Amino acid sequence: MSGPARVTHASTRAAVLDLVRAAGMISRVGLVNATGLTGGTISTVVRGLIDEGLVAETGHAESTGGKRRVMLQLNHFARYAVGVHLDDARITYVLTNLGGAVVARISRAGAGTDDQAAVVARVAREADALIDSVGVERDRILGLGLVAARPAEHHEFGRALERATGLPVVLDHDATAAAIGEHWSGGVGATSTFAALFMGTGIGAGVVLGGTTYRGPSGHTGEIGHACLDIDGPRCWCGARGCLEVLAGPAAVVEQARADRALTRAAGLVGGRTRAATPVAADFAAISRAARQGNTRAVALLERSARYVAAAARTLANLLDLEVLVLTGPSFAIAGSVYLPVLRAELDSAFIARDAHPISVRLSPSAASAPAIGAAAIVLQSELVPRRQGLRLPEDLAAEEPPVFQVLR
Amino acid sequence: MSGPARVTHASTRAAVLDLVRAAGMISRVGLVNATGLTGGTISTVVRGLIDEGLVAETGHAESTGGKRRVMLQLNHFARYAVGVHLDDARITYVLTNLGGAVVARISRAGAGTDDQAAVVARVAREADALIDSVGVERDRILGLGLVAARPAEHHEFGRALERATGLPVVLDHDATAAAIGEHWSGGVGATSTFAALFMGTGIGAGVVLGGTTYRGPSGHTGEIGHACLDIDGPRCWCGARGCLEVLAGPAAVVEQARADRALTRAAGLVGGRTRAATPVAADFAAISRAARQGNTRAVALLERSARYVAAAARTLANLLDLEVLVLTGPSFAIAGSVYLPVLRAELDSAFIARDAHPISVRLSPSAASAPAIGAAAIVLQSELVPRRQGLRLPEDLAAEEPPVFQVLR
DNA sequence: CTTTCTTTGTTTAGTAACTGAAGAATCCTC
DNA sequence: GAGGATTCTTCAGTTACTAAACAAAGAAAG
Repeated sequence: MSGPARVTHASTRAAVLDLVRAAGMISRVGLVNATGLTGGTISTVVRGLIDEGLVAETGHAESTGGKRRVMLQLNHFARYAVGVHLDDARITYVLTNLGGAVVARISRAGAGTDDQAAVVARVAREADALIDSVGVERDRILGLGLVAARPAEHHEFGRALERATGLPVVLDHDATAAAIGEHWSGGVGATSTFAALFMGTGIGAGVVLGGTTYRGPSGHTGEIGHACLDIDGPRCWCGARGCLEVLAGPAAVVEQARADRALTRAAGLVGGRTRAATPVAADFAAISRAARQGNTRAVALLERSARYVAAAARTLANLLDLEVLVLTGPSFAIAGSVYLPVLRAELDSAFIARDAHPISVRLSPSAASAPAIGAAAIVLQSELVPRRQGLRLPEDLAAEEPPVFQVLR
Repeated sequence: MSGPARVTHASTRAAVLDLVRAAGMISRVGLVNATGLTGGTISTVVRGLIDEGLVAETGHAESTGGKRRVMLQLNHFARYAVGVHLDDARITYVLTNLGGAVVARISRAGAGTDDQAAVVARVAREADALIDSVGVERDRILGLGLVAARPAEHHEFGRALERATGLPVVLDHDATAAAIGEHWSGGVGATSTFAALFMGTGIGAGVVLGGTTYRGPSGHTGEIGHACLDIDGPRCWCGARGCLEVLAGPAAVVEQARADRALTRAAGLVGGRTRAATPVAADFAAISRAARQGNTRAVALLERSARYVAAAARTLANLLDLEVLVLTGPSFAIAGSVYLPVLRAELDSAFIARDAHPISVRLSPSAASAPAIGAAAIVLQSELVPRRQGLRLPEDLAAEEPPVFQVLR
């Protein structure tokens, strides 16, 4: 029963494919070393992947004294995935290849209509347009990932979209998607523990622990927007006091800015006066612009927000022993340069595990479209890595069991 | 390649054994339902466990219309484990059976000597005394678990103890151990997501996600003592401001109490005047005693602390989507009745996922010895559940790979 | 009491996914 | 071009499962 070590990954094929993706280029021997499997196994698995067209032999390494290693690479254009990010303000679409690289991207203003059928039709139409724009055959598209702040509310939407597009649809949280996107596109290591701090209109965090995304029992993981930073602070809609979101979220920053006459005029804030669909996002962008142009009041406002975000980030890092923290999402895409140094300073000076390992804080290179890219990455994962079917939850085993019993004679 | 669903647990044998333990009593059919394995597999696995003496048939269930189910139970007294908790103030020893139930327990004042060899000899002697007190055969003891606040510092100590006792020794963090102890002794479900909030002299948290303990890349998980609750608060030794520990930890409570003349006299605080080995623990106990006896100043002090702890607990619960929060450790053993209602109120009113699932907050029934019990539970786990050997970390695969290559012709 | 049905548990043959070891292919060095 | 080094493939054997037939034990109906 104690046979040789088995790979505990979902499946060997998926593990190998994932290693090829993560490494960029690797030989069979490299895979043997990385997986602990034998050469024979790698040989057959790789042949299967090559037969499917997912992997290709792309060259030779230099000899290390014997036969040269044949290098393998992901066949990036063998499959594609669509990622859609439904935000209050915007709908972002990306088409990525197997490697998670963006092949096409469009972004449209958020849905004005509340009519779900109309929105489904629109999203399906725009996704089709995206696919057609690069002329990819339909059967090479693995599916469509749809992410939003509250994915649970979009279950029916997803089903309708599945029918409308003919593609399998997977739903997820936007912050989680952003984290997966960062993970997939290779900025962080394959087995690393990190969080993607996501700032859109609200603040959330996607969490990846040891290479595995953690979603929690009800998918409500990473609600860092409701981390407490002042037990006597202002009340939040969640019922508590002093939540990060209320103290320092984009909405709070915009509110504070609007209270400042001079800043309102200088930055040209629109909210409150016009009836724009998303005053907060627009005004936050305006404040960031003003800050970049040297408006000291705007800078002070953002730096105050950054101090709170940094404190919450430190709390998160200390709780989860993080190795990497990536700032991503629309608001960091705009104002990340203000936030980044403040967070770095906080974590460099006060991360509890800093003697054991450093924590790297960085800005996502594609913060604005990270959730959409992540949505596509989730499709790649869910289609290529067969979902791991663990033990069924024994919820209440006692209930399944007849309770009366007698002792055996 | 896409064969039927495999159990992703470390091993099937361990999964089945764990289910038998968690369920208390279960039939083979119950195991089939819980694991998703077929009857045939369960049949052979269970036979193996019975042959090893780990599991026994203990009776029959009532018929559900056919043959009655034969009920299985863990053979609790087949194996034992020793758990040792090294605290600043005390050393606690427990001997538990397979089910994690405490068979014997002793507690001694903390080590006065700094001479490591002497402490090793003493711990080995006291552990031996514990084992002898119940007359368990040596070969039925799986090992010794040693837990402390900073386990990394005890590596050599552990090795020496291994030689001195002849038992395999495993080291771990005390808060993590407390969480595993709660998990193993069955208070929380087998696949639940929970944290054990541990308060000794400091404050920490052990984290179990979906039934798996999470330790983090460097074992520094759950440092909730350094959660920020006031960005302009007092400075902490960790480099930050407004850490929970500084604002509301036992040391902070004691310090505040000592500043209060009346309370110092009423509670009979010893610290500062005598040269007791652990003034904080003793004085915290004295304050708790005063609070129980109705001293309003003591109550106010503890309730103020509880408000901070509650805010940090809410942050933790929101970040990890917790289902259960257990209060444990020496300080909660003494003052848990003051803290519990405050934490309950906070999480009932302001836990973000409360509409999706409730969060249960409770006091550990054995808060004082929870770390030691957990230490023993870690031994049970590590010996019975073969450590899962996952993919080797590809650290830097590129380094293993010769970098030069040519495109295949 | 006998027959029939239901449910539980065991046995057996077959299969997927590995390992280990032998062998083939390729490259370097002398 | 012989010999060693290294990479990759092939193949028989092992393990941990499944599926399906079977056996055993009780319930319900006559």
